[in-house]
Amino acid sequence: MPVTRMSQLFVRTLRADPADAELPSHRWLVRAGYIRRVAPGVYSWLPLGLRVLAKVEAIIRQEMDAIGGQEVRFPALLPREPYEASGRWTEYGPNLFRLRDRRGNDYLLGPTHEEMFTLLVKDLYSSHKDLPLSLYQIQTKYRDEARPRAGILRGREFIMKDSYSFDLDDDGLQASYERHRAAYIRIFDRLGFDYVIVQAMSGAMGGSASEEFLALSEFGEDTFVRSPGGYAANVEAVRSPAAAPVDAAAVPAPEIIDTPGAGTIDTLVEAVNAVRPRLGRPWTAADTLKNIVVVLTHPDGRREPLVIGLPGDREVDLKRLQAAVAPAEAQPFTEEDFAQWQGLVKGYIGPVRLTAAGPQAVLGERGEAGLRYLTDPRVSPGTSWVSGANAPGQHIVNLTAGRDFQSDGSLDVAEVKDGDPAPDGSGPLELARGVEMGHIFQLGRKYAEALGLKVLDQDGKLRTVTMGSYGIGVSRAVAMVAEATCDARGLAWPRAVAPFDVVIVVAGKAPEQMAAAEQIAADLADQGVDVVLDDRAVSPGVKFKDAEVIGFPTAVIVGRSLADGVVEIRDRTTGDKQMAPLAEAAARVAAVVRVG
RNA sequence: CGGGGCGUAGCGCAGUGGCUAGCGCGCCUGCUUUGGGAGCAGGAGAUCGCAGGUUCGAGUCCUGUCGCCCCGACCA
Repeated sequence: MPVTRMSQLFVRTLRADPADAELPSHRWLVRAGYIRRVAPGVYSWLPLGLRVLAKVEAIIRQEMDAIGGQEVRFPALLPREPYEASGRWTEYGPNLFRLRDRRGNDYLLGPTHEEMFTLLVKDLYSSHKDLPLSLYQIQTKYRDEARPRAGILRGREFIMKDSYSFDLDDDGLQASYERHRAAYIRIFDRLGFDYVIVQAMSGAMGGSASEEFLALSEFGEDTFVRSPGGYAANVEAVRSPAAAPVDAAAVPAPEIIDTPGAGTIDTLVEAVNAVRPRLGRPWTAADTLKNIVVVLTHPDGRREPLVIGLPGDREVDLKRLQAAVAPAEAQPFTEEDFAQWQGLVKGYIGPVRLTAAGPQAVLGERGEAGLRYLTDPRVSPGTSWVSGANAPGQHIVNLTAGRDFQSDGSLDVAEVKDGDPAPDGSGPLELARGVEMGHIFQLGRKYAEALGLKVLDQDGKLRTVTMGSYGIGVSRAVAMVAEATCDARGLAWPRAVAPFDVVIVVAGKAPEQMAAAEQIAADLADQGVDVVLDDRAVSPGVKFKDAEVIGFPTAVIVGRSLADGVVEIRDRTTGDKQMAPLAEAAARVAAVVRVG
């Protein structure tokens, strides 16, 4: 292994923070000469950065190979047809980079490759004897994010490891999924992440079971919850428990009360406590049934108003709503929309209107407005509410779900609050943030069906293959390792992914210092250690600063102590310093590198 | 898409009230210096984002336009 000379290395460290960098990891990766921005969310990898990337990739490859994965590589430039067949040409919307060739044919830059893997296996395999199969690639992906940010943490071009499992039946898929899950645990452990595995929504990917590996970070874009008993889920995937039903017979008949000017939950609570005080305890926002209208835009362009009923002390969580209705998109109901739907009395919307004959449905597919009406799981049969009367200035009390009104189904999109009970009874939930490092899905047969991937089973019958899909953000992992380990002086790589193991700093200009440094570097290189020799003719301060900014795990300083026959060995992360006789220096460093 | 900010040398910035475009870092040359981002001297490097307009004169004022960053929305 050759010794890399700092005087030859293509790197320039910057003294000032780049103006456009916000996150520490982004600042240091740019300042230390690992990456350069080319366009928003598009970065070049310099020699130092590429070395880290290669080490992360190597760890991933080892673990994927260890579970029987076989590496392939697809092009990033892909034809439209497979994505048309799976529906994602449309579903991905503006996030897809689209382009045309000279003949006017549509192409795209691959955002993920389920279709291509499915078609490849379909091309070559046709028997159950060929399964199970796991294929993976480490490849550049493209997504035209509305807002890339934080350097390589969230780019429009990024590197991802994606793998896909192919099995004949559900048990096989489950086994493949578990193997990947175990491999991911080993990968993220080796990368040194503090992470949490959470239940997730499968979202636009389709499929059922899925889990995310979130690296804990205050800058995280994903909010998740966890309980003392071990429950952990992305907020989008949290299922709210149903409220305990009460005996409907014990609840008095619904009754209209006058609540002029009480068009909001706060004013309503005040009004109902004034008009109809309750025995025992006062009415609170949690006793009210708030009805929110949104407009769904379906992939085919169809617009559909939807009314969501939820307890008045909770807001609709837009992320949860978006995840629940995907691939449709949800927007707030506007004044123009209200003008169009005369049946909805803003501020007084409720599921029914009370008539002499009893409650008469307004919302719901059987109601007079004809709008779909979905309710929060807490609005379960037998629960009783204060809700709008669909008339200005009037509300209804004792309105009981199942007895006085019906919904068209359940929609669990209310905000999750700190301290809410975990759905599995494992205690109160705590909210925290993380960055999605990996995501594993049991896709099932969505893509195999759409693209016709079938094999003959033992009985000679065609069976649709079932698939799993597993991703790791490789370039994002580089950013997150940097983020988790950097300090006020610069990057501080864990040994597993550092661009070099050791830097040898020649602190003085005495020829014997350079000679000794050359010797140590050569000894280390012979033992397979990645070593940089800082042979530059600059002042020692510059070399010390650069070594810290770049983040070499170990530095050997050959300076004036050489006169006493010793050199200094420093650990970047712990700050430990020790002196070593020149003759033992290489052996000591090599031992540290191997242990680390 | 909504809100805020910014485009002047490779990087970070200044440019007051309109007249000859500046500073620091980095880079080049020479001499000195060498254990914590050295000193002195000399140098290279800028169509002031772009296009119009006002004016005797525009980096600076006006109009338009393009781009970038941050927050939110959005997003496996």
